[in-house]
Amino acid sequence: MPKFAAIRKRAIQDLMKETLFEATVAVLNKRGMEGMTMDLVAAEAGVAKGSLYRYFHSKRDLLEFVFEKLIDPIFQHLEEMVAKEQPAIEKLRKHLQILLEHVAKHAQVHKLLFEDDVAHGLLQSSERRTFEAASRRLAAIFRQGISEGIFVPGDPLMLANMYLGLCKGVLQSQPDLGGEAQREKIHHLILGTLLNGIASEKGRFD
Amino acid sequence: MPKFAAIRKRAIQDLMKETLFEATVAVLNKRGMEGMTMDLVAAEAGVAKGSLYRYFHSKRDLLEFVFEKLIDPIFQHLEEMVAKEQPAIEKLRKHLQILLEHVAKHAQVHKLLFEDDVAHGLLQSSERRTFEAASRRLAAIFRQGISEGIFVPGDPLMLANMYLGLCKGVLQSQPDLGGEAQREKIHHLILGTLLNGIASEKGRFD
Amino acid sequence: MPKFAAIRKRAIQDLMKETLFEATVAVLNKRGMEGMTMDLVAAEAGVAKGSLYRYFHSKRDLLEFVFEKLIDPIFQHLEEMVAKEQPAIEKLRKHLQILLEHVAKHAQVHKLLFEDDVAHGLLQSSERRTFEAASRRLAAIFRQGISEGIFVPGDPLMLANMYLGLCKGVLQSQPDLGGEAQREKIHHLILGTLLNGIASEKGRFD
Amino acid sequence: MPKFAAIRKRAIQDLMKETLFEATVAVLNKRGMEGMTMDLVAAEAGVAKGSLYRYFHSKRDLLEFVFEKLIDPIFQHLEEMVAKEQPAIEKLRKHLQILLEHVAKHAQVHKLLFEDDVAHGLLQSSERRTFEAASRRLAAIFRQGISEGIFVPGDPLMLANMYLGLCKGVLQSQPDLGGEAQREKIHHLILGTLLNGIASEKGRFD
DNA sequence: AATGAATGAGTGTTCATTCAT
DNA sequence: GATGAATGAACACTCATTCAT
Repeated sequence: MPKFAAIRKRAIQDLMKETLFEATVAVLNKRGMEGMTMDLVAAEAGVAKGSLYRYFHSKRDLLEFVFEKLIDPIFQHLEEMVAKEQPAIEKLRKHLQILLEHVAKHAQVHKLLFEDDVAHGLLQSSERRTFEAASRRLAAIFRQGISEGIFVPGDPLMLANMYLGLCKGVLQSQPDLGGEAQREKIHHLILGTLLNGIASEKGRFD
Repeated sequence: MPKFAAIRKRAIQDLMKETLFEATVAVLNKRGMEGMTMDLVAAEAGVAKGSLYRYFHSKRDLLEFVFEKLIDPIFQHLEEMVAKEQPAIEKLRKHLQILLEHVAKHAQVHKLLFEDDVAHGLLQSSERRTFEAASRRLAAIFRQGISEGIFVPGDPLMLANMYLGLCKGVLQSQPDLGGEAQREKIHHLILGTLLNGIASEKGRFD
Repeated sequence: MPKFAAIRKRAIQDLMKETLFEATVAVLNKRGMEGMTMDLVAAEAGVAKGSLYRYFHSKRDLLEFVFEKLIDPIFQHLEEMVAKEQPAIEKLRKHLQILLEHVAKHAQVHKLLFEDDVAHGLLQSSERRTFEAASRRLAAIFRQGISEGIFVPGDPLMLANMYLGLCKGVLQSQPDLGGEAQREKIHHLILGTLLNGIASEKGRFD
Repeated sequence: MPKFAAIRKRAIQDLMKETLFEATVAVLNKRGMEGMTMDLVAAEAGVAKGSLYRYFHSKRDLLEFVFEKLIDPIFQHLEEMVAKEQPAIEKLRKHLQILLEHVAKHAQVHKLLFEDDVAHGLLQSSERRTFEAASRRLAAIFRQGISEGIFVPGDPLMLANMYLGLCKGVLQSQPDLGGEAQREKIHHLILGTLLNGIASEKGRFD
C-alpha cells in the first residue's frame, strides 16, 4: 500500500472512531447506560450498525474506548503532574482543578461515572483498571507529600482513595460547577477538608 | 385455617424469601448486576423460575427486597441515633462503628453497594430513596454538630455526602475488617480524617 | 358405599360444579375470554386452584361445561319443540321467543357467544358441536315448514343457518331486550324479515 | 442510495411482508387464533423470530396488517359502491357479488373471519373498527333503498347487520363457491331471502 | 377431599453480533 | 468498505397443570 493511502486510511479510521465516540456519549446522555444500544449509536452516528463492528469488536470495546477517552485527559494530566518537580500540595491542587473543570465540561457523562454507577459494572476490565491506575498515580503524590512532611504518615493508596471518595461525595450533591468561582469554592471545600484532616502542623492549610 | 398451620405457613414463606435473598446475593456476587437474571436466581436457589414470582411480583420487587434487607439495619440504627439525646460526635462515632460492623459481616455484598456500585442504577426508586434518606439523617447529625460548635459551619447535606464518600473511599481499598482491632483502626482513620478537617478549634480531635 | 353417602356426594359435586360455573361466568364477564385464568376462577369461587381439577380435568373441560350449560336451555327447548305436534311456524316463533329471553337474561355472556366470538376458538369441540346440533334441530323445523308448504323449498340446514345468522346480525346491534315489549319488537323484526324479506311491494325481487 | 437499489429494497420488503402474511394465515388456519404465536409464524415463514420484528413492531401490528389486507379489497369496493349514482338494489347486488368472489378466492382465510370468528376478539382496535365502518357503509345503501321506496322502512344499520348476518349464516354452511354458477346461486339465495323472505304465498307473515 | 406451593414450557420482545450483497 | 437484514440466544413474566401435605 502506498504510504499516502495508509495515512489517509488511518485518518479516516480515527475520524470514524471520533464520530462513534461522540454518538455514544450522546446516546448515553439521552438514554443512560441501560438504553445504550448499538442500534441507537449507529443511528446517532448516521452509519450502519454493521459498520460499528469494523471499528470496535464488541459493545464492550466501544464502551471501553469511550470511557477511556473521557478519563484520559485527567489521567494524562495526572501522569504529567507526578513527573513534575513541585510540591505535592501543588500537584494535588492542580489535579483537583483539572478534575473539576473536566466534570463541569462533561457534566452529564460524569453522572454516569460518578453517580449512576451502572457504568462500572460493564467496565470492570477497562474502567476499573483505569481508575486503579489513577489511584496509583495519586498515591505517588501523597507519598511525596508524606515524605515532604506536609501529610501525616499513612498508606498513600488509602489516602488517594479517601481523596477520590471525598470528591465523589461532593459531586454526588451535584453542585453547580458552571463558573470558575463556583469551581473555586468546591475546590476550596474539598482541599480544605482533606488537608485540615491529614496535614501535620507544618503543612497546616490556612 | 388453624392458627398453627398459619404460623407454619408464614415461617415457610419467610424461609423461602430468605433462600431467594441469599440466592440473589450469590448471583449478584458471581455475575454482577447485569448478569443477575431471574433464571440464574431460580437455579441458584434450586427452585423453578415460576416460583420466584409467587414471592416477588417482579424482578424489581426482588431487588428492592434484597437491597432493603441489606441496608435496613444501618438505616434503622441511624434513625435511632438521630433521635437520641447525645453529642453529634458520639452519634457519628456510633454510626461509623455500626457501619463497619455491618460491612464486615456482609463483606461480599457490600462490594455491590459500596464498590461495584452497579446496583444503584437499577434501584433508582427504592435504593436511591433509601440512600438519600440516609444522607438526610446523617445531615441532621452534622447540623447538630455545627450548632454544638464542634464542626465548622457548612452545608450539612454536603458534609454527610463527604463523610459517606470518605467511607466509600476507604472501603474501596478493601481493608481487613475481620477483627475488632482492625475495625477500630479504620474507624480511627475515617473519623480522624473527617474531624481534623471539619472540626473547629474548639472541637479539635485529639 | 352406602347409598345415602353416594347421593350426598353426588349432590355436593353438583353443587361445586354449579359454583364453579357461576364463578367462570363472572370471570368471563369481568375479564373476557383472554383474561379467564384458572386462578381467577378459583379465587372468584373461593376455592383452591387445585380443587378445580377435581371437578374438571382441564380448562377446556370447564369451559365446555360452562358453555354447554349456557346453551343447553335453548337446546333443550329446541328438542321439545321439534318433537311437538304443531305448525313449524309456531315452533319457530316459540324458539325465537325463548332465544331472546335467554339472551336478555345472560346478556353479557352472550356477548361472548354471539359477538366477541373469541370463545369459539377454544370451543371447537364442544361448542361447535352444540351449535351444529342446534342447527340440525332447527333444520328439522324448516323441513317441516317446507313440507307444510309455508316455506319456499330449499336446503333446510341452509335455512337454519340463515335464520341463526339473521339473529346474530340483529343481536350484533346490541338492541335493548330488557322488557317484554322490546323483545316482542325484535321478535317481529327477525321473523318478519325472515319470512317476508325487506323488500317493499315496489321492490319485490323476481 | 441509487434509485434502483431503493426500489429493489422496497420490493424485497414487500415480498417479506407478503411471506409473513401468508405464514400468519397458514398458522391461523392450522392452529386458530389461540395457537397463533410469533414462534410458529417465524417457523412457518422459515425466518428467525427476531426477523418478524423488523417488519412488524408487535404481534398486534402483524395481525392488523393481515386482517386489513384480507378485508381491504371488499371495504374499498364498498366505498366506491356507496359513492356511485345507481339504485340501492344494484349496489347491493354488486357488493354481494364482490363479496362472494372474495370469499371464494380466500376460502380458508374467510373461515377465520366469517366462521371461526375468533379473530375478532384480538382485533378490537382495527378489525372491529373496520367491520363497523363496513356496516355503516352498507347502512348508507339501505338508507338509500328505503328512500327509493324499494325497502320497507327500518333502521338502516340494523338492516346492514341483518344482511351481513345472513351472509355469514349462508357461508357457515361452507357452500361451494368455486364456479361462477355456484356463486350466482348463492347470490340469488341471499338476495332473494333478504328481499322476499322465505315464506311461500301461503305462509306470508302478517 | 382440599389446599396452594411448585413447576416449567411457553409468551412476546430485545439486541449484540454476523454475513450476504 | 459499507450496508442493514437476518439471526438466535436471552430476557422478564404467565399460567395450566401437578403433587406433597
